[in-house]
Amino acid sequence: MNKSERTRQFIIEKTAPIFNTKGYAGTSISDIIEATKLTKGSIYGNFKNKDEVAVAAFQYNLSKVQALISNEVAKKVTYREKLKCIPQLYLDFLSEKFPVGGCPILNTATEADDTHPELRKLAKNAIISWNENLVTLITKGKEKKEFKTETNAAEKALLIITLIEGAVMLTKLTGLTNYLKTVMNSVTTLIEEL
Amino acid sequence: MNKSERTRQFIIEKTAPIFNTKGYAGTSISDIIEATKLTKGSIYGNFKNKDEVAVAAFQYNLSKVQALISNEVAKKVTYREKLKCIPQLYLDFLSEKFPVGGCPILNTATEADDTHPELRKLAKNAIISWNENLVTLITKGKEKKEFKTETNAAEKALLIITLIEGAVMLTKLTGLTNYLKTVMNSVTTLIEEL
Amino acid sequence: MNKSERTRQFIIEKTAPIFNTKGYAGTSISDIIEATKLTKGSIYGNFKNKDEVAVAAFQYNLSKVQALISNEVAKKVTYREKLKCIPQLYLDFLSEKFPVGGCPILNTATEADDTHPELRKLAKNAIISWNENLVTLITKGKEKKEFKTETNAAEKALLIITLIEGAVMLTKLTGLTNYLKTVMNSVTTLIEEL
Amino acid sequence: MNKSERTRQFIIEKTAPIFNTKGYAGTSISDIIEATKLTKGSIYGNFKNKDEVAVAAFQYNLSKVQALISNEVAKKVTYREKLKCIPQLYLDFLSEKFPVGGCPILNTATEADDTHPELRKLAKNAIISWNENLVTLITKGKEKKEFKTETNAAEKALLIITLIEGAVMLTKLTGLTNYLKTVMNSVTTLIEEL
DNA sequence: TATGAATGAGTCTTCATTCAT
DNA sequence: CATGAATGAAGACTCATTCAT
Repeated sequence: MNKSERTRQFIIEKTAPIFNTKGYAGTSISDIIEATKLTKGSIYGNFKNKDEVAVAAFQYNLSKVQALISNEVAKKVTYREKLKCIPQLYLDFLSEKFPVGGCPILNTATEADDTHPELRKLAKNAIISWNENLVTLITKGKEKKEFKTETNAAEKALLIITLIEGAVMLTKLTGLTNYLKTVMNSVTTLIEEL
Repeated sequence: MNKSERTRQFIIEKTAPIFNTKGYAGTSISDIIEATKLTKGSIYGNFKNKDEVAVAAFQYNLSKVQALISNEVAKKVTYREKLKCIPQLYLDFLSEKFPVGGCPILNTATEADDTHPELRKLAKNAIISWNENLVTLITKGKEKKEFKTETNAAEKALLIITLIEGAVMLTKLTGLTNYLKTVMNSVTTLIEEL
Repeated sequence: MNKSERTRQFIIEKTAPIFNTKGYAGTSISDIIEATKLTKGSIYGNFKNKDEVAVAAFQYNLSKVQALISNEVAKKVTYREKLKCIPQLYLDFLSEKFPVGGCPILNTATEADDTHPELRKLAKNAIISWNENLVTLITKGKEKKEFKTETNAAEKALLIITLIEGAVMLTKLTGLTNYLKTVMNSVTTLIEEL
Repeated sequence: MNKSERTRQFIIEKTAPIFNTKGYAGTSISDIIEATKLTKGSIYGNFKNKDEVAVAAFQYNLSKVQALISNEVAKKVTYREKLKCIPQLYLDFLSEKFPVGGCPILNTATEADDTHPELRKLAKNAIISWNENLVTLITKGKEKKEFKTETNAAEKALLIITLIEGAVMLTKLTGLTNYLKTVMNSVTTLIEEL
């Protein structure tokens, strides 16, 4: 990794928590400068503009969550266990295992509509790809006879994601971690009944 | 309603769709002026600042949804029917029955964190109060022997809200109304099994 | 003239010499602020952007020259005298009778090509209209039998303008006012031979 | 020519058309980098700063025009023919025979006043020296009895230059090549009457 | 009370130049 | 010599709010 790449990476790492907390529009170049202790010119020497920093930061945050989940999933043997570890992880979505600011998909999804189409597209793709992964896990579980044959993979995958993202949102809004626990328990139950 | 109150109300009605679409930070005083065709001084004569307009607009949007739901709920006789009409309503959350911009709770909940604490508090209270209403409906349904005695009212109420808000969010993000239909179906099924 | 119009006019008058001296690109918003002692917001409250100030300033400078010339032309009786006063006026193009910075058409014409198309169009129109005016003067002089019938009005008009603008340019570049005198004398001679 | 000199020359050749088109202020170091495909350090290794590149580019463009003219002039035998080929050349001032961007003297002369004194001085000297050359040609023509003895060499030389540069300017501004033709014809006539 | 001109801190971005490697 | 990352002043423009009229 050469100097440029290191600086780029440094900016991304320092910046990712801010974008994930304050959003794209809410994060200013000044915020970026303060977080990195670099100069304006240095930021613009390494990124074309604020958009590009935001996109890189989002991807950094996203890959952090994805790595966290897929690592945990990979450790488990059965498909039921693989699925069940996901709500378990999200129970801690404010811990340091997660990107600071919580779920980057949720945070990006909910920026004012036309603010940043590219970022929204990335969030959309992340949701769709996450959904596909869950469908695959459920389908394989059915093939392995772990899950019932009548289980509707697409429906259950969507329910899991909806409950997780919905719960994260309500928990962030209300500060009531009890909400999170209750819903993640329901997700776990849902998975046990697949 | 005197002149001042009428102007205030006029501003709120013209402004509410904009705040619900563009968000608090994304809505400028210029937007308000353009929407109302009033002057800057007139806005500031009737509201202390942008915050106050935003709060009033949120409350207007919120009460519109609440009225929509409670009207529909009031029409139904059984508690199961009362509950079931809620996911049915949210199937049309982009129609003109809803405030322009969709669910104001969701939209406000997801503005960047520190932007506007007062608005967030209102959204939080709206969620909590909605939750309480659902708990009451389920509890009354249990008392009326419509629902099973073992039904956990708090859990089910929270699940309903989580699924609805989560689905609305994912649908807005992905543009896939199929997501909304699938999840609202699941909510209906959940209610039928209470 | 209301407050807004007065401020607008004030900005134009303070700004016109600067644009005519430094050019469009060379004049910064800071220059405008310093010249007017107004604030950034005040400038932008009265003009959409720098372009609009530049256009207004150009038109102000242009109309100043046009008024100067047409006043002088109007005083003369014969068409030959009318024409002859023009090179006489340009002999003093750096005096206070002229806009500070000299001929605005020349100054605007020669900004880097793609800097400001609208301004260039105005300068182009000013040249074309000036040319038409001269053609008219010469034609009328022919009709009045002041000028020879074989005089080519279009050609002579263009020569006059070319010599004047060319001489102004060379004089500004070299600082040699002798150039200006020599060429304006030739223009006068040319007019006497019409 | 050693490596350093070759690089310098390479930069000048690639850069000259840009400076002649966009002007000094309008040409950025980025433009230079893009045109040469060299690095920032390489530019600054071979030139002290942007000014130095601009000066070299101007001189390159200037010598190109001068060579073009003096080549053509040298081909002719009589002084009248020598002079007459100059307006003929300028009829094509946008063709590839000329430096890209047209007459470098004009282009440099008309940059905003205080932008670049050194460049302006070079342009001034170029005009003065061109003027002297024309005076010499006319004087020699008089000595050879080609031209009338009463011909005022200084005046006629200045008129020729003024008409040429004035016409080039008006043509660039208006896009009316007819202007150029008309004036160059007049220059030719003027020369025939020397 | 209403007006809308004025404020000035704040936004993102560009640029010529320097200097450690 | 060459590299290109870093610098930071300067660029145009926006915005919520105030206040004289």
